[in-house]
Amino acid sequence: MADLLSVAKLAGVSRATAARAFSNPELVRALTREKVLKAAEQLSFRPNKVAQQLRSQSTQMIGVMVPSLDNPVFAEQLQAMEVTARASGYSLIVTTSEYDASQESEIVEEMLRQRVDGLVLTVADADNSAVLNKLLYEHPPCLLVYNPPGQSGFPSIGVDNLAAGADATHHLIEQGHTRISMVAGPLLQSDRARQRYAGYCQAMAAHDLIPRPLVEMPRHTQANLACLTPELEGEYHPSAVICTNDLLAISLIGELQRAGFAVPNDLSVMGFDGIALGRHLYPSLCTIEQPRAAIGQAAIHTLLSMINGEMPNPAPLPHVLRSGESVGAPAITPSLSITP
Amino acid sequence: MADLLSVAKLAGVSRATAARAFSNPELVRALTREKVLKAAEQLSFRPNKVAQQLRSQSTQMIGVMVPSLDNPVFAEQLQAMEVTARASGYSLIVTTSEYDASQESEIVEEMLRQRVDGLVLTVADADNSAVLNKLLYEHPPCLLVYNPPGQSGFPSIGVDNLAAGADATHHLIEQGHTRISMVAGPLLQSDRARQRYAGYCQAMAAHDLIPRPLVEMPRHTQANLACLTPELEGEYHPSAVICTNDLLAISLIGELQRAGFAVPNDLSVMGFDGIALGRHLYPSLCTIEQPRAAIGQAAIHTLLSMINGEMPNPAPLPHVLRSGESVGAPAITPSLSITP
DNA sequence: TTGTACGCGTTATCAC
DNA sequence: GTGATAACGCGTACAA
Repeated sequence: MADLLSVAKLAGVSRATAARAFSNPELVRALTREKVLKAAEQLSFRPNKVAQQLRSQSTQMIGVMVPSLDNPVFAEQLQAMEVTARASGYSLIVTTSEYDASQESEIVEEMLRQRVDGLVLTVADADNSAVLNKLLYEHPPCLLVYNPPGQSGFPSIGVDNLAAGADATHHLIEQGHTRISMVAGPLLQSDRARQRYAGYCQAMAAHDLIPRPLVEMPRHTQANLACLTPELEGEYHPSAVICTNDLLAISLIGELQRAGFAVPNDLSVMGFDGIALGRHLYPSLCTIEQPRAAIGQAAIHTLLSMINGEMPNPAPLPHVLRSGESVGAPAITPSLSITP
Repeated sequence: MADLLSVAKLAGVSRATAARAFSNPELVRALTREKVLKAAEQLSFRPNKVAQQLRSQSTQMIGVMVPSLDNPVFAEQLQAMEVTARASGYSLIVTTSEYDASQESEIVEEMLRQRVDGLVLTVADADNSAVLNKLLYEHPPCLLVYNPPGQSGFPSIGVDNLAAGADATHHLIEQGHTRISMVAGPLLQSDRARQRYAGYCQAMAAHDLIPRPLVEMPRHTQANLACLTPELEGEYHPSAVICTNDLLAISLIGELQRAGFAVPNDLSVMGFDGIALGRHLYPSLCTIEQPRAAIGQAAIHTLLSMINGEMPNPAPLPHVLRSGESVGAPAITPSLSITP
């Protein structure tokens, strides 16, 4: 591929002049500039970013690591980040960690070797993360997304998961539910799920209701009805459940319906995240909507400010309760009908 | 960040020796190597990929462009590509085009400036694409995904959309359907949808059934029932519809149910793509499953072979019909009940 | 086995 | 306005 020197030769100028014709066009005489540009065109010259990066010590690249792209939450957030970053002249190197700590480390190491200008990470557990501990010793601009801003020492973009979990619970209580359970994927892997559960417990307690132990599913994004059956058929038999993410909720609704349960009549189901699809299902999914596009945008803007040497302390972004047909009033039970 | 020279100084060797300790460890005496590695450790030296790239004229980076990450099809494929690429030592620069031709051009240009070793693209319309035409004049390794291998001049990874469209139609015909319509997003934007429609037409004709004009929805991934109502209430009133992608099908099912239609009793609905979620809905989605993971893997492997100078001509990957509860036998109509 | 020296393509600092 | 030249960090042919 043609380089600047060949362009300069063809244009009959020095390499410095050719370079200036691109980077500081006003410093070069119009006629000369024309010659250079024409020569570049003829040779189909394309500036070499790698050389620019080496020279300028800045890659204009951002390293992104998400747990998985199979979950629309991350995919939709990534979409927003990509658009925002490109609008600011940055490119994204994208990786997936599968919530695996050793992969997290390798990925970040590789990105640092690539000399990304900054990192946007979603780690499994921010308060207990080998990668983050390592990163604390270096000082690359680094930002967390979705991970609650705990002791990690890094700024974080996302909603207030505790408040959101509480809001979801309040919503169900307002609808008249008193027996509410919570369903999650493999617990230990996600700090968000823990916070949402804490919010649930808090809201239950605030209404003098006793929170139930978390019901854990073996997979993050696929419900297993058998895990919930003991709870449903037990003495507690909840009238509503909250899932820690939408995919879990949607697949749970499917499993319930297939097993002959009516949603929401037999059981109300809430999701969490607010993926786009939820609106279009029947019943539509009642959920806590995270502003994914705003999160993606804020992540890039915040990171860019960090790259510029600032030390932002971003506030949590507002979540919104999206009502939906998957939640209704609880069926009248004998005990309730006795006490009007 | 420490560079090789400072490592070499600390180790008391020349820069060349330090470099060799990393790139060709066997060329350096064990003791010397130890010294270098220890010095590198002390200085927390991290090899500079940018310099390596400039020097080696190879970035080990692949440029990926997909229309959107809001559609799980692309997100799930990207997930597979990322894992496969990283396993081969490659990184992914990921971009989204929104099916916008001018963005497609800018994105590819930027990636070429970045000197990616190859490109994996999914364009709006491969047979009529400004980007692809431009790329024909250059010779970067470039591979299409999902786009049918037409006159574009580039190898393509994906299923045989025509055969798949026909298979979907056959499946419905086997179930006893004779009045089948097809629903798509904005037609002109997607060459895949056109091929699938062609397959539908072919299969209909093969059974002496008259194909219907395509029903177009205003959005790719969100059904608008109003667009289908004329068809449903018209003289043809299909007993089954095929959607050109799963999100369209899923949201259509939701809209139908909300409007009081039973699926599949009043109308059978087939999807296309086979996103993971479809299995877990109720009714589960009957669909043509594209092997997304295999497509992602094959894309990377094929591109790497192209980077190595080969000129592969990848065969279409096999699609699979995934049966599901969203398709059933057609309701008995008067005309049918008369002719046993 | 190790050191010297050059080049990858660019930008920036000097002179002219 | 323009041209020569030195970095940026690394790999490697060649010499020692």
